[in-house]
Amino acid sequence: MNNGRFAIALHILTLLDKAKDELLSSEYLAGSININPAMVRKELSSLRNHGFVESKEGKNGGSSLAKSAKEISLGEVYQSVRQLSLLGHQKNTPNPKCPVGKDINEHLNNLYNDTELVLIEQLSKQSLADFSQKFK
Amino acid sequence: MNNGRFAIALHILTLLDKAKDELLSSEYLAGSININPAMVRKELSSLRNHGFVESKEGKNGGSSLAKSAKEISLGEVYQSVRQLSLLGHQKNTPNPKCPVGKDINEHLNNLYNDTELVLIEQLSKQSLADFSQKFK
DNA sequence: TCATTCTGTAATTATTTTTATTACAGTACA
DNA sequence: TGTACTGTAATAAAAATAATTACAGAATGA
Repeated sequence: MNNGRFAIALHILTLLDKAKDELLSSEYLAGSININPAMVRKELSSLRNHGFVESKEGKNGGSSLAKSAKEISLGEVYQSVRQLSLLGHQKNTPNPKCPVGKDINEHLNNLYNDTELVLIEQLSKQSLADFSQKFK
Repeated sequence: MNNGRFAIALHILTLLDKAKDELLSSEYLAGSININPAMVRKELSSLRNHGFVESKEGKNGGSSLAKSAKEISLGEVYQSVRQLSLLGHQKNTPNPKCPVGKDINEHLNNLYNDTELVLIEQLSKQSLADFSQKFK
């Protein structure tokens, strides 16, 4: 996983699942995660775009799951937060005159893609419901 | 993969494999990768500690593989560069008063560990020899 | 209707992590 | 003993992440 966003996203989703259909405010979510409400809203925006969450604006507003926790796999959550590819990625510009340097990015990309597929497959074995259920 | 070090490590190892038993200098390696020789030496130091590489100091010195490329799996290379765990990791300090916040780090760690095991398994299907052989 | 309590988003700043650079002592060779 | 390397540490620069601030807009209900 690239980044801390996965943890935040999963934390949010778990809280929403636990809250059933009650709407939770970004302030409340931020309090459990211990980060800034604006960060929560940013992540919620992404989760909304991916169809996991829906939010209601205005007074008494907040967010809730847009579908059953059983229908959200951790692989999908991973994919919603992933940027670039798994391994950090090609900011390298190897020497094109070197037979290895010339082609290494292509081969690395293939390797990363194959590996990431397996990772997603593994994460997808678990649904949000499975994860959430671990919390009493 | 956490970071760009994997790409650098694999690039170095591939070059060393291609060079057979010839010693390659950090300057030469840096030229193919297009990074600073000091960075190469730092990575070589780690690769040496993991038993993949051996280096000779002094004039006409340089590095070579310490064992056959067939005996080095990409999973091992990954493990040599990995720091912390796969997913970025627990700098979060969630609210201990929240039932979710209280336990989420533990559950995330379990998830990350399981996932990383599968990732390493996948990478280990390929040896350095397999990877190196892709380059003409 | 309008004060209140939310969200949505952008802009900015701060912090952390990563990468690059510089420097130089130590080693081996010829 | 000069030259060409490695090893390593210290420092600086750059990039990526995360935090903060700010404020317009939406929904509620007194």
